[in-house]
Amino acid sequence: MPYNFTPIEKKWQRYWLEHKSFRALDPAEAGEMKKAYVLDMFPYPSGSGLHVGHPEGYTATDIYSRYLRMKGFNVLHPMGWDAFGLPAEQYAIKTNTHPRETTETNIANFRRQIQMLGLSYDWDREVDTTDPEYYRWTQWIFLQLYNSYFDPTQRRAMPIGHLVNELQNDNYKVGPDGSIVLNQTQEGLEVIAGEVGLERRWSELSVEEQRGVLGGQRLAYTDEVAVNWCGGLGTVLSNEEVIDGKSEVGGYPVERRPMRQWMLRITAYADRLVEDLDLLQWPESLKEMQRNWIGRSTGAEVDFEVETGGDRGKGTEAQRHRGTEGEDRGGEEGGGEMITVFTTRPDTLYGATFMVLAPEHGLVGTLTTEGQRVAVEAYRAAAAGKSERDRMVDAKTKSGVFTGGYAVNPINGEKVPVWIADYVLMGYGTGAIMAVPAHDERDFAFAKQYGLKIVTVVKPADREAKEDECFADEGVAINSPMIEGLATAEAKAKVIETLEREGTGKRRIQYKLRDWLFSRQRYWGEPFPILLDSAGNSYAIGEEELPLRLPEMADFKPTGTPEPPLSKAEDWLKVRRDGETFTRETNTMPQWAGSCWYYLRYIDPKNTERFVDPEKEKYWMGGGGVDLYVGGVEHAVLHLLYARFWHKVLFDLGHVSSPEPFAKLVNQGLILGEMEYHFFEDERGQAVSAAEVTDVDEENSPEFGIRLFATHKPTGRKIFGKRLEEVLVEKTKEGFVTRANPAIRVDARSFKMSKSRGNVVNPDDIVADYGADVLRLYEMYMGPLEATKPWATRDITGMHRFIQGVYRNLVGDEEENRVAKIADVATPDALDRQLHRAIKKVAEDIEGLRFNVAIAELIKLNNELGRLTNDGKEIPRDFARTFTLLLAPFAPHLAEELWERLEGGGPSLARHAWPEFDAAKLVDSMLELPVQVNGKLRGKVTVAADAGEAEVLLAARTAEGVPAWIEGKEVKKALYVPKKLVNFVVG
RNA sequence: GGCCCUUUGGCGGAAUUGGCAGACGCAACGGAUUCAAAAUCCGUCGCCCCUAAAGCGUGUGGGUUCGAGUCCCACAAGGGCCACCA
Repeated sequence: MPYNFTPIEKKWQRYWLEHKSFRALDPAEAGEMKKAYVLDMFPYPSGSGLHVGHPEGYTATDIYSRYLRMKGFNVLHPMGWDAFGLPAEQYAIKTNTHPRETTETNIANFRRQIQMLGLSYDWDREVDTTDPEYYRWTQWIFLQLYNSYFDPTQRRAMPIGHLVNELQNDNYKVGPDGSIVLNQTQEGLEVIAGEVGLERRWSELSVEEQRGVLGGQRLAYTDEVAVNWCGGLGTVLSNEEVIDGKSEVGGYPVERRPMRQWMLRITAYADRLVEDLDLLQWPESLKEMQRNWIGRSTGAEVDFEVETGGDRGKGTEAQRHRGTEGEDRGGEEGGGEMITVFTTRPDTLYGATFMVLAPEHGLVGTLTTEGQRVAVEAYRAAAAGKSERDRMVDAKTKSGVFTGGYAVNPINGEKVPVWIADYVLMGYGTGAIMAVPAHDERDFAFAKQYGLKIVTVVKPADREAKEDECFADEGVAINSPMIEGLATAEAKAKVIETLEREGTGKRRIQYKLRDWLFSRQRYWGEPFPILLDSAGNSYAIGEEELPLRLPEMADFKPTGTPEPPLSKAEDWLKVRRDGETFTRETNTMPQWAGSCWYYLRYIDPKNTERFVDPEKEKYWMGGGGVDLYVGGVEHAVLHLLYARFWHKVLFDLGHVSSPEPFAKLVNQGLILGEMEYHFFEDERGQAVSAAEVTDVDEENSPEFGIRLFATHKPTGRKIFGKRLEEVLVEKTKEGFVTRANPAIRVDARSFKMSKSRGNVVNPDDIVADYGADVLRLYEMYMGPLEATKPWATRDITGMHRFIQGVYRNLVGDEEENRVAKIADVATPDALDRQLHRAIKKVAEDIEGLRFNVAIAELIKLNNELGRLTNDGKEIPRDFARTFTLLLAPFAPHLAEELWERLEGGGPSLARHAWPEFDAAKLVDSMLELPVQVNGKLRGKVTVAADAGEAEVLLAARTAEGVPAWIEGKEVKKALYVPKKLVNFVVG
């Protein structure tokens, strides 16, 4: 091996750190330099260290950053640690060490591993979410949310103080349930929340009530919500952390129970979060995932009047109304109760033959008749005891109970039975539906189960409706007097219009997105900067009191009850203020909190006055936010949605300058484990020799007989800690077989890397064997950045040979006592043209993040160098210099070493200008064009690049191989695509 | 079940965006060097075929076009996300 990479890589890593080679300049120092903010998703520093998936994204952004620096950009490329979180706490509990200790150890290991890869981070900007100087500002941002409300008329966050002023000025009043409603004397304003009726003035409220009202309007508020309580972890989890009724971490069962929790009002931003996706250069698939997650659907709210047995005037008008409609009925006395439903298909209203309420729905008690009470109560009790998982166990089986009550369909005055069933969710829409069995699969299944009436009111546009089918698509309305024959879209519009006119319904937009459950019953998280009085009202602590530090506790284990561990920190817990005793909020924030804004702290990480300096923020977030953000798809919805939400709140409050945080985002693809080969003994019962098989996988015994398992061994190196015999696999007509024994069939597949499968590759091992440059090149050469691709240790050889070859060609081979001959000679013309094309192509490929093709181009150049070396020729110095600069972003250690030798010392090439290509050298004077006959390649013709069409066609007719195909035939058409090809169409 | 994506040699993947399919790397095969090996170098390498010509060839079937890996329609296989969201 001519190139001894380990000491040289270490040398340059030390050099870069000492010289702060990658320091980003603050706007004041940057002058006219253009800025570029290139960001990685910062890692959770787990105990198992870096995974080969990390270097993939990190190398991509590193190449991009290094390239931009050479292009003269002021590049911000930082790294930090998302270090709060459950695994650290779990580990701490298990080993009885403080999570701070394990976190510090893990961070040190991650930092070592990342620095070993030669990544060009500005280490002066490192952030750690568990550092009080960091989470001080996480708490500060929480206070911004806490002290704001969402104003739907302006569609933005406003300081809560503004709302207090409005209320004191009687611009709004407060409804009986604490919601804020428009003061009816003011026209043109909309309701903020809730219903009209029995409003009171702000001044009529007690202080307690005033606090309650404000609490209900804040962007951060508390609520009694049915949460996912996980006894195994001793905490509640967000819906996203529950998978199939079990905790994502640990797989413990999860049950629903009501608890007081902190919520963030992300639903208020649903529309903006959908709309502003259009501003972003993100993968379309990812935008689609966010849209689906937010789940915006348009439809209508429809009021069904309840019939409680006695005839109370069928078809009477709505007694209550909502919104700005029907102001003349505002004072009327309430008579019958209303069941309000949400539907996306108001055009099917004539087909609503029954109604279904969620078991938890508030009107169930009112509706239930004496005869049904026992059955209804039993069903409700059973539903309440069921976990979310049990409810979903079999979505096809529907269960439910008739309440005995009826309601009136407002469009035709028909009386329909009201049922309760757990397929209707309290948390979506109004918790009640109008069931249209003919046009909804679930309602259809339910109607079949309980023998309920089915009325078809939509038929397919291109055929007649069939008996007993459920047709859920759009079509044409039938059996619907008011909208007969209308297409679904028009029918919807007409029904909504009618409902609105009659005050029995209105247009409504509904979202799947729920408010964000923001509290956790854990120790290792940010404490809330909140005090609670004896009545449970919350108060923000002053900004000057931040950070509110986590108390030092010897015992931070879960209490085993929903009460969080912090409730055991007695000295910390109680606070006396103004003669009153307050209790600190003992919940902590979820792990998402720190990662929601870390990209802003990198901009100004040491600032003790503000979370980020406004001037610096404006500079680095200019142009729509972070210029390039690279990370895995696993964060497609949660992290990216939460961060966008916080950013928008900060934007509304004037703390940041761009409406979106990440202008351009790319997902790196998953790296799968090494290809596994599964060997099958065939029907003839031939034995599989021990040389080919190392391990018998008895669990998977397929129809062929014994299934055997082995791993392809590339070159005798150890894989997965085992030494494996070589198995050569060939493709035959029968499929894949082993070469040694063709009777053995082979199935090749690769799987996700996992500890349990034992196929995890540790970057430390690869760096030790081949060096960081080779690992970087290999990961980039595997395939397109976004693609999922299998790891193949065997293939690393190619990059190893490339790096070694470059060194041999430009420095020499000490072992063979051979020194490369670099001389001030002119580069041969053909090679020079190739070089200039490469300068252009490599630059374009880096900008397009097509690193695999850029590397192929570099390999080609090196192959040319190898040819010169092998022929004993001199290497032109200019070529060597340019080549080294092109190589620098990809293999920075080797490039620095080469540069130092070529230049005889001098500064690092990290900020040396990227080479310019000479446009004149990109075009050839002569072109070799393909000549096709009827679209098939038949020959080639060489012409001058500026030759005219007639000249080219004439030459093409006589080009070798062509005449045989056109002689004696009529040339119907002769096509010349300039500088591309010639095509003759013959009859 | 819904939405989205992918499919090119033995393998990873290229293809200037509708214009010479298979760049570059790995593996394999033949040779040189070597006492031998490693390393290195030269050559072959989609299928069919003794070879050549011809033919066939980008998951399958159809279409648009002078020309399709690329665009359109249908289907199949694999993967991802969501999943009783009215």
